[in-house]
Amino acid sequence: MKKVSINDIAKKAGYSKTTVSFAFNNPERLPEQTVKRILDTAEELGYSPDPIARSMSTGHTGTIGVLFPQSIPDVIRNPFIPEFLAGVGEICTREGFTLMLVPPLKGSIRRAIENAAVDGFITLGLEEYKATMVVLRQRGVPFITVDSDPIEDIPAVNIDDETGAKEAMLHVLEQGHRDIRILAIRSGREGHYEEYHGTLHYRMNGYLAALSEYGLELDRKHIRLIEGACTEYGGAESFRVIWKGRNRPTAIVAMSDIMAIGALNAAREMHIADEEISMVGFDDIPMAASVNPALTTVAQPHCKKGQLAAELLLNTINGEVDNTHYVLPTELVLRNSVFKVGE
Amino acid sequence: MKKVSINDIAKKAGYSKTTVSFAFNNPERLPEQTVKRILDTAEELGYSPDPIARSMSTGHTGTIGVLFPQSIPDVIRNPFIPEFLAGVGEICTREGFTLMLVPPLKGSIRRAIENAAVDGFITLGLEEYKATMVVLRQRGVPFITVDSDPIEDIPAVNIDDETGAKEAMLHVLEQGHRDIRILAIRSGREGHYEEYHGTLHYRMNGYLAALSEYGLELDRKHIRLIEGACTEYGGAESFRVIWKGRNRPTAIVAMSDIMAIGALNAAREMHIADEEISMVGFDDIPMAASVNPALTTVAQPHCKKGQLAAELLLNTINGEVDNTHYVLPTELVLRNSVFKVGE
DNA sequence: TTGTAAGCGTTATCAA
DNA sequence: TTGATAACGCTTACAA
Repeated sequence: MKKVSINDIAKKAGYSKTTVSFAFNNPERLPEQTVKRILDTAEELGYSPDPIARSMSTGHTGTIGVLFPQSIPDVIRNPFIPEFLAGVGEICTREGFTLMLVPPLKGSIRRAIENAAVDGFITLGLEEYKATMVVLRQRGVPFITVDSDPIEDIPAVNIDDETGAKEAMLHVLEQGHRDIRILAIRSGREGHYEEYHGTLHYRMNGYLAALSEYGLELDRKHIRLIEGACTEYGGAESFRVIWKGRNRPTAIVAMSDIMAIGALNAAREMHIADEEISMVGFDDIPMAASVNPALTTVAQPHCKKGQLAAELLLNTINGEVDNTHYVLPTELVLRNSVFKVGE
Repeated sequence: MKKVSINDIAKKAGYSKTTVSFAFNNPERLPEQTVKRILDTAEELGYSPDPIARSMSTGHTGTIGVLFPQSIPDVIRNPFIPEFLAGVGEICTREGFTLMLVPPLKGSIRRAIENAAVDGFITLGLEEYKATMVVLRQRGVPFITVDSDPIEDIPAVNIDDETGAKEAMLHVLEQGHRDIRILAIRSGREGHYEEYHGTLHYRMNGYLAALSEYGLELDRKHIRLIEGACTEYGGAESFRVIWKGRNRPTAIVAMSDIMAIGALNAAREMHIADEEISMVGFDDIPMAASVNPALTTVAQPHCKKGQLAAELLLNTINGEVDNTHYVLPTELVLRNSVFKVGE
């Protein structure tokens, strides 16, 4: 059974394509009679308009794309991504847009961008961002960036990673800790933090700023940096490495909750008492509140970030020009995973 | 700056549209010279092919849609949805498809279906499924159902809700509990469980089957049904209602982990000792393992469900005909939230 | 009130 | 090796 098109209806109902199109899109300018007859035959023939043809004609799709830096499974398993997407989705739903998840296509982010039939993109924590920007510009649809180094003439949404990180570290220092490990998200830089980009860069800066207020710095002995995969397993593994080394720390400051929780689990498995190792995370994922001890961490407004990103993009799509770079605040959430030294 | 099209390139490079198209899609059948010249001018002009026009011509989009029963925020905040989408996304990534999230458009699921430029749909836990099926059929693209009452000639993926629920209830009964509340997901049926559909229906059946093995049934006194919203808050609220009633139960069997956790939190707030109220959930969301006491629950293979769904849909899109109704197994996961009566 | 026809940017068929 | 041209299904000036 071939697809029935607007032509078939026109023929069967005895009108032209134009009239049929009107019956669907501007019924008010047609006599009721006509509309009814057309809608009836459409119903009868089982007609469903073709969204692609419509887009072809109107020049827009009613869809926005979220550009993922990695495969969908890798990204969506980050516990804060759903909350971010909820924010984006809220605005989309409100404005009648649908959402497309756009991971690299056969390994190529360029191909992904070129293939996605969307009215605009939200990019999420891009890595190879310079090359990607070129492709995006070329693609010719509006886009905005989230969680990457902002670009002059492109709207951007970021959080105040630096302040958040600084507060986290300060809190640990205030509790008297002086043997500290910074648990960083593995980058391509293998610990060369001077070369960190975007989020990693800002968080690292925050940690260092706090240390410096106490006259401290990375010293390969008491204060050290260690990188791990941004997963529960990565956190656990890193913890084992840390604990095996000489000069055990009394506190760990992690760049992500999921790593912090992994580390804490590893510690529990090794029968290390809660008080022996203080921990502070980053992100405030839902699980952070429910683990035991509940994780002290830096909260960021994931949902609001998504909302703002979507609103900015839709505005841009609607032709408004506002290249503001927004920076949303973070907040230190005190729970039970940081202990005073010597208690 | 107007969008540059294949025509502009053809003109500038001194070839026809056809040749330009070949240079991109079948470069091997053109002399290197030609290809290079065309690709160069394309680069120079900043050309990016239009995916919509391509779809218009080829008749496919390289995108599949996941049809959500409610708004994106409502659905994606269910902690097992990301895992399901990860499964779907894995197959999509592997096969070079992208994923579109399709919530009701301005409240209308019909509009959503008609507007989505996709090659096929995965429907997720549909409610108004009969009406929706009509629209989907009319839309003319393949689709498969997940978590709804399966339809004869449509591929379907479900889990063995009934067995899972039965095992959950049996476990509670084995531990000696005889005062039990079934915490159900709020339906439109207001407790008339005979009218439950799909997932609710099967889970309820499982619970009742287990009870019946012990010669028990809903009796408005010792064994009762209560409905609540499928959220943490809904679980907490329901618990308060339960606890206020006469004949407090010793165990609660919940249709969802998130409700179970909400209930447990409420209990803790009311200073009720862990042993006073046993709890078993359903779904095995990530949080279930990390709450305290860790939640005994029924695990289902969310990720595999997504994979299977995506594979089935892609097969169908590729013209294979296989209307199998798959039923994936569930598994009772024993943790620490169920206590023996009298201990 | 309704119809004609152009146009959207590709791909694909067929011919040169 | 390349080029005309039709086709995809719809929207929208413009015309009648």
